[in-house]
Amino acid sequence: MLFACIVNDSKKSRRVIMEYNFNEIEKKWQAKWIESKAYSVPNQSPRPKYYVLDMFPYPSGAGLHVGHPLGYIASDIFSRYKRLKGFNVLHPMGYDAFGLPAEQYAIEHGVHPAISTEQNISNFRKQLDNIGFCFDWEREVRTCDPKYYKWTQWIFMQLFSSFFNRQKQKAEPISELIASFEREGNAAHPFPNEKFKLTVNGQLSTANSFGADEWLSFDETYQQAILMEYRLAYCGYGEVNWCEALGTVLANDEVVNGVSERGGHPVVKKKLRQWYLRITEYADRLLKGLEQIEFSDAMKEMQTNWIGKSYGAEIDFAVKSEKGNMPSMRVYTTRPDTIFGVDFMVVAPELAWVKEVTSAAQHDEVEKYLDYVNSRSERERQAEKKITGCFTGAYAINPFDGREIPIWISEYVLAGYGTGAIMAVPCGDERDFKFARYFNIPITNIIGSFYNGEEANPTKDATLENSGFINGMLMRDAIEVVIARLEEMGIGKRKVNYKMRDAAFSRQRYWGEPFPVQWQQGVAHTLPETDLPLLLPEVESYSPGPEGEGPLANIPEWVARELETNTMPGYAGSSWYFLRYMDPHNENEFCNRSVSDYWNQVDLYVGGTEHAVGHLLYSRMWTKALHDLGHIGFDEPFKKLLNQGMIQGSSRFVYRINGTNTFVSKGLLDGNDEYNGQKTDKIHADVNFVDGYELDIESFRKWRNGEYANGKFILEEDKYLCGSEVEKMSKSKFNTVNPDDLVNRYGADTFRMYEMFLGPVEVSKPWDTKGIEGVHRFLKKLWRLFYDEMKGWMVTNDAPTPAELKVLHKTIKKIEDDTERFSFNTAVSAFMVCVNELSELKCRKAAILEPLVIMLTPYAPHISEELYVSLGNTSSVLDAAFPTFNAAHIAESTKEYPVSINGKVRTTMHISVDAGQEEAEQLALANEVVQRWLEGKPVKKFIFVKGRMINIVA
RNA sequence: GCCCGGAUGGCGGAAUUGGUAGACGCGUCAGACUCAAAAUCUGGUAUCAGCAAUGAUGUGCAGGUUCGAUUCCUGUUCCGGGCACCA
Repeated sequence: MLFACIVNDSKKSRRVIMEYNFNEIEKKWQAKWIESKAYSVPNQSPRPKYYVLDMFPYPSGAGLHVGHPLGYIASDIFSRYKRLKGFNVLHPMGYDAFGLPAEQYAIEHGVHPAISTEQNISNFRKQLDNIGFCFDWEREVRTCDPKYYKWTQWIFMQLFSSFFNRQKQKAEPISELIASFEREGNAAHPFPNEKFKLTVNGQLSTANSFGADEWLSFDETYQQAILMEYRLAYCGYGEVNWCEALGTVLANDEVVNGVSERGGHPVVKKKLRQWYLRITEYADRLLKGLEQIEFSDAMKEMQTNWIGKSYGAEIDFAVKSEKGNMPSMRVYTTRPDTIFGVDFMVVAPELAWVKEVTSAAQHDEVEKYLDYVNSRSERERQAEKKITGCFTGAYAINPFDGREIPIWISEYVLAGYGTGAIMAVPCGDERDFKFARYFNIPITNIIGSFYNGEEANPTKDATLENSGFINGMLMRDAIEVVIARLEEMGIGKRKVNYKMRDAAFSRQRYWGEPFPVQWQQGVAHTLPETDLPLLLPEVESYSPGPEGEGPLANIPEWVARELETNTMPGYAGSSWYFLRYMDPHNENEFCNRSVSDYWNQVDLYVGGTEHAVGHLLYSRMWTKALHDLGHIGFDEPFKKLLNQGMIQGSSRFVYRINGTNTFVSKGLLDGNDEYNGQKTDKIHADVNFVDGYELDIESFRKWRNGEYANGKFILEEDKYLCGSEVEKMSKSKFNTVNPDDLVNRYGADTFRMYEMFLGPVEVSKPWDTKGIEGVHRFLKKLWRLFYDEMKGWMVTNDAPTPAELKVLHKTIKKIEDDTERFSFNTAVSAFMVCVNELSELKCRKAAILEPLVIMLTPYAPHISEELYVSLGNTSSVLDAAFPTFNAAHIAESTKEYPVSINGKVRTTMHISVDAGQEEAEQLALANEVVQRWLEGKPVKKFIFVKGRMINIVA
């Protein structure tokens, strides 16, 4: 084999090529890749499939900073690696393009969201292309594209037209439910919401079951209202998180600490007509599914906590009120074993029956308390957790010992969870304990010495005392006994509860998918499929419509057609996009079944942890529903999830003396950032003109239209040194580093490898540009290994020596292992070691270099292509096979000896020795130590490394 | 408050199953090349003592298990993340 000489005649370009001209190389190969459609992926292949997916970005106006590509680079490396391993790899990219920022921008600047989104996307694309990703761009999806959201609307219609069959634990067409109602009423399928009561003759009844005859007697409108109670996507009135500033409702996961996740605006509870997804029906399957998928433990725990499954019982207590006969009150508890320790009851203030049981004497106080609760915002409730409450004057009766238990109301009990009422056991529950202490309610001790009178003890291991028929029993055993007795008495039953609520699915905004829903006399009907997509209409203004409705309510034609004026939330499009990538141009189906059967689950999903309880739960639910309805063949979307850490910004500060234009170097300030007793302002300086900590004063003067042009600088050692802090990377903090600049300066390959070299992908860390030189030097060194400045390309066809083979095969093994376990930083190190060793050996043999170049391809694809061609290959390195390592070259011979320690034989010792030249030495050493053991001579210390003994100390 | 995760040189980090702690890179020091600088190359670089060979100490802190612990166990401090009245 010979190497192709691409050295040009002109001296200039000869120099350029000699010096690893990454700019030229990268442009050249990127153009070739496009021309040859190198990354186009077929939907059929004799090769096994592998699906690598990135969480697609929201195309914001700010563009990419160095934090964004971290996950993309990791997934790109893994995709290329899998390709080289012989897989047909699907690695697509697209845009999550519906959302609030584009709409806010439209409100402020009057630019149509479609236009600003389009601009942002083309900017993103340019930035992504610079880095040399192997995305199959023919499969690009955009959630705001009508060709895409046609199918988001279609899936919505599937959810609308199905219900969750609890007996079979799966979604089924609503027609099955109707057939069942016509046959036997709702006996087999009770209302998902247990609190739902039928309305008979215009009166709310106490019944929540109906027979076939009744069903048939209901008019169409009422039948539809009942069906709505079952649909997987349904419309109803409910308390929602309303954000006035954003003019829309938010899902629970979009509210953080009582304010909106986006923008931090206040959020209040409001009763509104809303669309929901009945995700609660999937709670159990979402929980069970976690067992078969590879998410990090932290991620699984977050989802588990969010679902919040708990096992317990509902117990009915008779109520004694001065008003006479009262229906019993129902509480939910996970600890029925503590029933003899109940000293008071607490009811959520919102419950209507509170007023009914309140005694005359307590009436005013209760009213006062209810007013107080109403005046407290969600945020206040969360911020200051005061102990508050009020006695109602009524009592509940303990069914086992007849004790009268005072009924209180307090805001610490939530109306929305369980029955909205609890039995309080102060000796066992911290909140109940504090409440009892605060209001001087006597505390019954049922756990003997486990309770110290100072704090509650939630143990299950105590032996019960003062507990009637369960006296002397272990608490954890008593749980079942009590439930059995309650069921026997017909006043209680086993009950599982979930913290998770149904997901709010509508937004009063413009820039989202319109619902394919038309209202007729208050009944929602989906549009015929042939009318899809229901296009988002043009509007004149993006401001909200009347009565908390969205901008679509301002369009007369829209309203006249009685079309739904809400739009879908951001997570609608992202809940299924991984399916569309498989079959992105299909105009007849959301995704052809045989295609989705081929690609199946996403094998590796890469993205941040911030979507733990939002996107990742929703897309899991959609997948399960689509699977139940027979549209796809798997019910978990993502087999393995890799969470990349955040890259933080390392901000730089300059210090200006108050009221002056004088800047003082950081080292001259005291601990309070004061200079000779004068206070200073701490001002962000753009990190791009700070070298380490040293400010480039000239650039700083020119910054911000010369705002600081006349600044004076008090220097230390002729330098102005900045202060620093790690903060979130953001434009406003002037700590963003643009990948484009780095790619221009060092090349995409250096940039890619450096991002990986920073540390484990999963870990968050501040960005530091300094180290990039080291990786760049490595690539230059690699280049020089092939290219001698004086003699040109220097690759021979000589046979490699054992030492060279050992370097190669050691590296293959290491890179393969590291890549498989996503340890990209150590893999990059291994490349560096390999090239150092080969340089030392002056190894320029094609037999060694060629596999090295192929191995390098996932990490640095451009230089790999260039070198591969220079090695005389006509095909692309992208089509090569990842080298396999030859164990023989790095194998060791092993001998087995019995080893005794302290006089007794403890184990057999595998003593391995290098196949290399030190063999005799190693063996001698091994023999010596074993001999000593056998002779009983003391050896102070012997040292093994991976089963190989390397030293003894006599 | 509860639940996870982490703590290793001046810095980022490595040590995959309990086996020479500090790979690799940055920074830094010295040297080579150069009139000089840059670039490049070579060597040193955990700490303390010593000219050196070498010795002692060393993975947040205190203990434990083990022939041997960054790794396992118990306690503790600090940092990061998640959840937060879910009965």
